[in-house]
Amino acid sequence: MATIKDVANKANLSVATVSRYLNDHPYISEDKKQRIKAAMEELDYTPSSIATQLRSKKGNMIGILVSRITNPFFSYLVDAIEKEAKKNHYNVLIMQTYDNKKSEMNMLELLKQQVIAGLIMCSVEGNPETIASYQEFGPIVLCNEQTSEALIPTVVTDQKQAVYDAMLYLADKGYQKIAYCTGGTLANEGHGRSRTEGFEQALLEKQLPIKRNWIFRQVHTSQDGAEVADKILHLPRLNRPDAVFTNSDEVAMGIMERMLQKKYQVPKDLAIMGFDNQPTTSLLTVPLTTIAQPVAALGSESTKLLLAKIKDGAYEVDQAHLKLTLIKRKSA
Amino acid sequence: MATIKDVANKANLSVATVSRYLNDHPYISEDKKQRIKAAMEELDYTPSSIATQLRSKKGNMIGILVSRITNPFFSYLVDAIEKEAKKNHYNVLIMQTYDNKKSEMNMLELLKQQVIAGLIMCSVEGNPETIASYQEFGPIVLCNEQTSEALIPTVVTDQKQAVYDAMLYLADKGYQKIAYCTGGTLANEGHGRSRTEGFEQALLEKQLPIKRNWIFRQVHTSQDGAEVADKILHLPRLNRPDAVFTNSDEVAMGIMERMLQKKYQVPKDLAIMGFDNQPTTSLLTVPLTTIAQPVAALGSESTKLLLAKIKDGAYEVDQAHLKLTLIKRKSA
DNA sequence: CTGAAAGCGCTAACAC
DNA sequence: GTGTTAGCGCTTTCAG
Repeated sequence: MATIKDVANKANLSVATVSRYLNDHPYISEDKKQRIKAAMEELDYTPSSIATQLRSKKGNMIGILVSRITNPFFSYLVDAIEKEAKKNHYNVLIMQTYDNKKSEMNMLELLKQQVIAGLIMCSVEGNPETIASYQEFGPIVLCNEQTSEALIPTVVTDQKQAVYDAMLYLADKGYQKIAYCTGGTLANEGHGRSRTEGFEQALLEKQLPIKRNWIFRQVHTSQDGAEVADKILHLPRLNRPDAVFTNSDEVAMGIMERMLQKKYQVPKDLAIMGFDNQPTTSLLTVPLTTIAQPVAALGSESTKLLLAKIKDGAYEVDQAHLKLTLIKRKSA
Repeated sequence: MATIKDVANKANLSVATVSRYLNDHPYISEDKKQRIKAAMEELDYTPSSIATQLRSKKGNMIGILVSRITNPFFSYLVDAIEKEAKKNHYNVLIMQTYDNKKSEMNMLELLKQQVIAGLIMCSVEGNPETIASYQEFGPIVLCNEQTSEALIPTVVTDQKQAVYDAMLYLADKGYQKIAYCTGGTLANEGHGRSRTEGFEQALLEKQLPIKRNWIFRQVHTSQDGAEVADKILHLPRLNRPDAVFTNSDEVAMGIMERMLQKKYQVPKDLAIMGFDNQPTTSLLTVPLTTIAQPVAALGSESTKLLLAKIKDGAYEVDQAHLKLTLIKRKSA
């Protein structure tokens, strides 16, 4: 591998001049520029970004933390972040936490070591104070996540409002007995909580019942969804919900699949609403009514915010593009 | 940020000793080990992997090149690679090519710069010779891709055999008029070509017709699939295929959706076979018969091979785990 | 405009 | 066992 020194020798100049050329320094005479350029090409020279990083403390890599990349929500997020990063000549280092604090700490250490110049956390496991303390080593942005206090810059959507609107949509369609699925325990924090607030507020305002056995907690997979369907079908006919809001398309698909399999009709016997607008939801026999998250905008805004902070600049997040949208299809 | 020098000072030792401690060098007296450890903790010291990399030429990051991470096949691949890498204390740098040669070259440059210690290419755009030439700077492994000549180590499955077996399965079920969808042009290279070979060989052996208007080229999306369905339905009834093999689940779903929508039955009116076994294919009204690729094994074997090469070791790829599987469901 | 020289934080001979 | 020292490839004063 050719080094800057080789280039300098070949061009009969000092390394300093070559370095200046590399960094677009003003005031280099045109002929020397040409000599340097020629030498570089002849030697097939590529500057070592490792050396540059050690010396100048300026890297061009950012970290992305997700819980699992195979979840389409995250892969679309990563897609958006990678695109925006690339546009600004940054590379991305990805780490999956699998809900494990240890990986998160590893990533934070990479920030401390200056391997990454900044970090976008699309998933947070650890203690907010601890995480916030790492900001000393480089900027951190929370993407679609929130800590109780404003310790870390955040890019989020208004999930409460979205669910509130979705409930009003169901109510306006005449549904009166609305069941609710959550991934959490109902009482917990995070977007689970904001969604629940939207649900509760809407039902209260519309004076619709919130019944204990229409609430399903800790449901995550399509398998869980199938079980929810079973539970609903085991309820006495008059006591059954006529619609169900789910916290994810996977769960919604699980419920729908089981209903259809048992020869019930959707939405006639049970309206189903998903969350996420995953790629295949429009391809189902009964296309799924769901809530689309502005994934691309979440990714690009987070990245823009982070890059601004890396350059000590400011960036005003564009909330207008961060709206959730109700996707009305056939299932509800 | 504390440096190795600070630690050495605090522990009243030389940087060399501290460095030895860091690298698990033998022969350091126990008491000094303790002193170093204490000093490190007190200073909250973390070694700079940038400096280590510059000096020792040994990094712990590998690159992954994919065309688009939002394609589930790739996100599952990345998942497997990331897991295996993490197990060996390697981090992953991801880049999407979006079928663009430029990004591929950028990644190759990162290898040249020693930013990454090795590269797994799950997608190749450029000229094989050019790519192969970069092996001078670090190992490269092709994952689920192949170049005409054996220029680069490769981890692949036998797609020809899989499609051959799938066609036999269809034939045994009594299907005689089999249509075929490919993403390419039929004549092109890559796995498209191997699959086509399997298709052709099976039909020849079974003496089944291969008809020009039952072959569909350049189909990629579910939208393309819907169009294929339309084309099939426009054929005179007697001239219609009774089964269709597709190159991807997306296409298969598009075909199925359109058939169902037009009140045709699957598989009665048209049997449909997908490729990839994507997450939601089992949740469709007519669950999709498809071919599952051993994604996790492809990812982990590629990674093991790459890491072995990084350490100048050898690794025998475990072909037994690289089998494609026919997933028999309802659609064919 | 250009060059000499001092490091960035760490490793690896080489001495003792 | 441990310390001294010379760099890895680059940027950046400080002098010309």
